[in-house]
Amino acid sequence: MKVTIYDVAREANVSIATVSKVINNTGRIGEKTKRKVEEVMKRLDYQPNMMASALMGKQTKTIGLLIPDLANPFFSELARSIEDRAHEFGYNLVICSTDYLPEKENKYLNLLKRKNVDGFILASGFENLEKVEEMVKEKVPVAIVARDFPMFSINTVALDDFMGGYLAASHLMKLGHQKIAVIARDVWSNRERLRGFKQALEEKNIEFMSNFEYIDGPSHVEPGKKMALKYLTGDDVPTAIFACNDLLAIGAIQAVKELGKSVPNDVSIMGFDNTLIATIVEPPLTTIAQPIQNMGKEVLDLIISMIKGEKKEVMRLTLLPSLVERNSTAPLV
Amino acid sequence: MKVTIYDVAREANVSIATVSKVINNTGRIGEKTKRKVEEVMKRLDYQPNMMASALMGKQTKTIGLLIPDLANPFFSELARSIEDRAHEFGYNLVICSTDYLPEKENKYLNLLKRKNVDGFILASGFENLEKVEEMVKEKVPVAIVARDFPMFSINTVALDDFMGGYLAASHLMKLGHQKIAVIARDVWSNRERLRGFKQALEEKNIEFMSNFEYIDGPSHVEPGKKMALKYLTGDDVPTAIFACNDLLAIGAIQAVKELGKSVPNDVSIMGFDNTLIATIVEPPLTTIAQPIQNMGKEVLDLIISMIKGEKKEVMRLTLLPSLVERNSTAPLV
DNA sequence: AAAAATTAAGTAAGCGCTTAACTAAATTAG
DNA sequence: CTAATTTAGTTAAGCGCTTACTTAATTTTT
Repeated sequence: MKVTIYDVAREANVSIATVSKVINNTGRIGEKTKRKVEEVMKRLDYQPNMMASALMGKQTKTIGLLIPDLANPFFSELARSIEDRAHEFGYNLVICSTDYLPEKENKYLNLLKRKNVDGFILASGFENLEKVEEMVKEKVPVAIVARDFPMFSINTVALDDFMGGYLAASHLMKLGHQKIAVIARDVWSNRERLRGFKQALEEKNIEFMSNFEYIDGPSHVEPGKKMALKYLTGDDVPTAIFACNDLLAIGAIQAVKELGKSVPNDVSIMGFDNTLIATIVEPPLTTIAQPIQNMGKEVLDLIISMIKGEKKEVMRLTLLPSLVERNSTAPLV
Repeated sequence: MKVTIYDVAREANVSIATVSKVINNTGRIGEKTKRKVEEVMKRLDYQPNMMASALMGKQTKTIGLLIPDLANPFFSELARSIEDRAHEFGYNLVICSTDYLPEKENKYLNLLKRKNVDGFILASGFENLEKVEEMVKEKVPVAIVARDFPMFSINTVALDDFMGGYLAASHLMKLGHQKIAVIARDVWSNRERLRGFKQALEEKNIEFMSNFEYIDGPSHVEPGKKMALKYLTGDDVPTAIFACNDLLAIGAIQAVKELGKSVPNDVSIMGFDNTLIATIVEPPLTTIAQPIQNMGKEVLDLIISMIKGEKKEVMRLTLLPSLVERNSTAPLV
């Protein structure tokens, strides 16, 4: 049978109020009764029901995490780092994969609100901000990670995606490449990376390839391969490809190989994220690294301080990407 | 402000009982009032508080999922497949990484019980079954996935790990290998795979390498590499290595490369799981595939039927692994 | 047309907890 | 030694819901 606060109170010959006080360490209780109650709690293996205390306005110690896809290594690594930090604070994560679908985003947001999660960490697309804005207005703790909403005042731990794209282009140009194709999905982060990429090109007066188009479908290996194949068999063949995430880059590598060419000798390939798979693929992928661990930690700390009501002013923490050179890029011969 | 059932009731000129009835579609309500209430709920954007109804014995529509490590591709892919199926039933997942640590396992179990999750899916080690047995006794819905407890009557969706190991050994032996090292971690699934592996060897009268030892630390690339290095530089050098998961296998591949040798020409490598990374590594990894999607779906369906109280008898569903031949294995020359 | 049966809605208790307000006992002050 | 203060613990209301029970209104039966 489930043991409640009443059972403990009866067994310890005190009122439930007293028990509640020793649980929460609030109010005044004598040393003796406190010890007595604690003994009984231990003996009965009493576990306070968090639903009940949540109903009374206490926290649920649960945070909702919305990401595009848990099976994507970047997001599973990010989720893990958030989880680890959350665990230190006694928090659990409800993780929801949205596939960048607005319906799923809103559905999950509603569902988690009903479940009284203490706060939300959003790493999904949210092209439609309506619901999120509303939540912010309602003072629901919401933090954004790995995404950025300029012009929207909301606590954010972002990556400088623009700089990431800029870095990628710069590296490739330094190697002598002039015809660089980009593989990207039409989501915020990728658009920013593309923007940074173009900026770098422009500064060197290099033309951006005119046959660019966004992939449709998920940022996975297959779509990356398909798009790379398209570029490589088109009439304006690139000498390098910048893919906006590692998965896409790996697809591109596969495409090059399938055409009987070599990476990086015939085509240089760059990725983005620096997930585990970047180190595994052959050749090891030159990529733009995101400080995943740090992002996870920072955003969790941020949401916790919001939940505690400490954080008054809104802040945007922008972390910087860095170039990780491996063997998938080489000077243009 | 938060809108409650009272607000709806007032606005619709009915009692909260009536509102509750239309929410849950229980009891008798006239068409007209029903429509009226629904209109008001929509208008006020009323979201029933699940804490409150959970307190009254209703479900929380939340399932606890305990896995060793969310950053491990096998488990993140499994988690995603469970999540997808859960979503169809309106359920959310609280995902906890245990790192195979009994303290974490028990801590999470307790925490999630306090949060009134409707059921548990366990994919962690649980070498210490005490807590789990207790929960089963208390009729808490618990299902096991990707793990097996023979001699323990509990609903399970398992993989035939023994067969997996057997398959791996058989394949390698068919290629002519006789000296096959095994890289494994001292956890249930790996022990079973090892057992199956040895069984296959025995049937062909081939001796198991005497210098075997379990890795310590996580089943990750580095430990795999380290152990492979140890085997390959020892005095009884294997011609093939069977690693009990893809990550370890990739470490082994890196070790071989580091020694200036070639996979599969000098050393054949096999993995286990058939995660995304098996397709990405060079050479593509011959591995034993787990039907991840299917496992996820099946275990979710299982726990749902337990939650609904439909499932009376305990069942163990054992899914079968299969060999996926790629290029990391070759005949012994 | 009155009694019986059916339908529609309301009343109120209670889920397990927190907390403000209160009482009683113990301590200190004057 | 009484009054003021502090300390320890209790009472009871209420968080937002569900549900068994009840009442009132309507329909059906004879």
